[in-house]
Amino acid sequence: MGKGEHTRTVILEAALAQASESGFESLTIGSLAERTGLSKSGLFAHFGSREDLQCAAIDAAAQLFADTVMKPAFAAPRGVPRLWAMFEGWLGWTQRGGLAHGCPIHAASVEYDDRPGPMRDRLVGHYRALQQALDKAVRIAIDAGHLRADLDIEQFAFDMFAIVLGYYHAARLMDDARAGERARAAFGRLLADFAVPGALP
Amino acid sequence: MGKGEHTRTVILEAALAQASESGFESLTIGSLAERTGLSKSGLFAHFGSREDLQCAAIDAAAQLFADTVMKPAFAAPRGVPRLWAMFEGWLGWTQRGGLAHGCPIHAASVEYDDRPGPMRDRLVGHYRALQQALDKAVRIAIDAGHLRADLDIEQFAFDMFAIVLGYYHAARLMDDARAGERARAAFGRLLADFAVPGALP
DNA sequence: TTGAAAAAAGCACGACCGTTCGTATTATTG
DNA sequence: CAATAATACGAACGGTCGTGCTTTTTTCAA
Repeated sequence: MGKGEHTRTVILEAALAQASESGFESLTIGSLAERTGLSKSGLFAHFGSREDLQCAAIDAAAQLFADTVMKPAFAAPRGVPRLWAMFEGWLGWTQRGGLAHGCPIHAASVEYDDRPGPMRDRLVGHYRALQQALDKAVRIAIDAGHLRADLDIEQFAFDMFAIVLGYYHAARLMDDARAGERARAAFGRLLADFAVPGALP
Repeated sequence: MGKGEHTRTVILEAALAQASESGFESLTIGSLAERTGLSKSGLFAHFGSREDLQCAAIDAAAQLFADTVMKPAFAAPRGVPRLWAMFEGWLGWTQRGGLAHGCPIHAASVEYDDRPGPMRDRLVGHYRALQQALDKAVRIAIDAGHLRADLDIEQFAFDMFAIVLGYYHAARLMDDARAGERARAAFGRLLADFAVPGALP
């Protein structure tokens, strides 16, 4: 890895840490330069513009999520255990991924949900990819006989995703120590409602 | 209403419109001055600081939510119908409240979930008030015999809130036309799981 | 070791930020 | 109408923003 490439990685790591704290709109050239010890112009030279930096940062966040949550989950046994692995990995994945604060992708999804542009487009793309991976895991759980064949996969994904969002809200803004417990109960109810009776212990 | 009070209301209306679009961190003195036709200094004089303006705006948002969603819902028949009224009123309440875009309170809850200060404190307070109103409505539904007496009220509130968050995500970022349908299905499943059999048609 | 290429720094720019101050305009009251 | 208070304005302040340019330093290969 050349020096420039290494520096770029360092910058993106700092950008992820900051986005985890305060979102992507807080990613300014000046603050990032200070964080990394670079000069403004030196840092700026690695990206054509601030927007390019933000885009690179959100791509890095999506990659980190995939590596931290999805990849390990697909190593779990197929079916419902894998869905649980995904869910558990999802809750508080930022800690495991080395980010001290919130989920930067979630922050971005609120910041850009009404602001057309490359950031929004990228974000939607990453979510669609996540959706597909989730769909796949659910389909496998159906094929494995764990979940009912008449399950509406999109509805299941909606419900599961909603629980994670509820967890973020409760755990972070409301400082609810029982957020994880609540989220697991909700996901358990979701699975129970669509489980094939007797298929799992 | 004196002139100053009227102007202050106009400013806060503009602030809410802007926060609905781009969050509370986008509330700058300059942009708001342009939006209202006031000068920067003229606008600034109505609030001691930008932070005070933001706080006043989020209080106004909470008030608008209460007037638009909670108050009408408490006019609905007690029990599950009232819970449905709350839920329906909640989805897309910003339109009914005169805000063209997203829920400003939701935007704020992501912007300030990791930033201590008066904004976060106020936000948490408003959510606690909402939580209490919701708890009350659920308790009434239990007393009315619509929902099971062993229902965990906090868990119910978590689940219901999560569904709304899932709706926001699907409807706004993902432009999912079926978001409302999905949310209603999820809430219907929540109610069905805790309904007293035969208590409702 | 030297020389080309890459990387980082230095500096300057116009724009906008929140805020302050003094002044002018407008409302309200006696 | 006059006096006074409320309201709004214009200009300016020190800072930070993103972004160009030029120069210096570092890296890496011949």
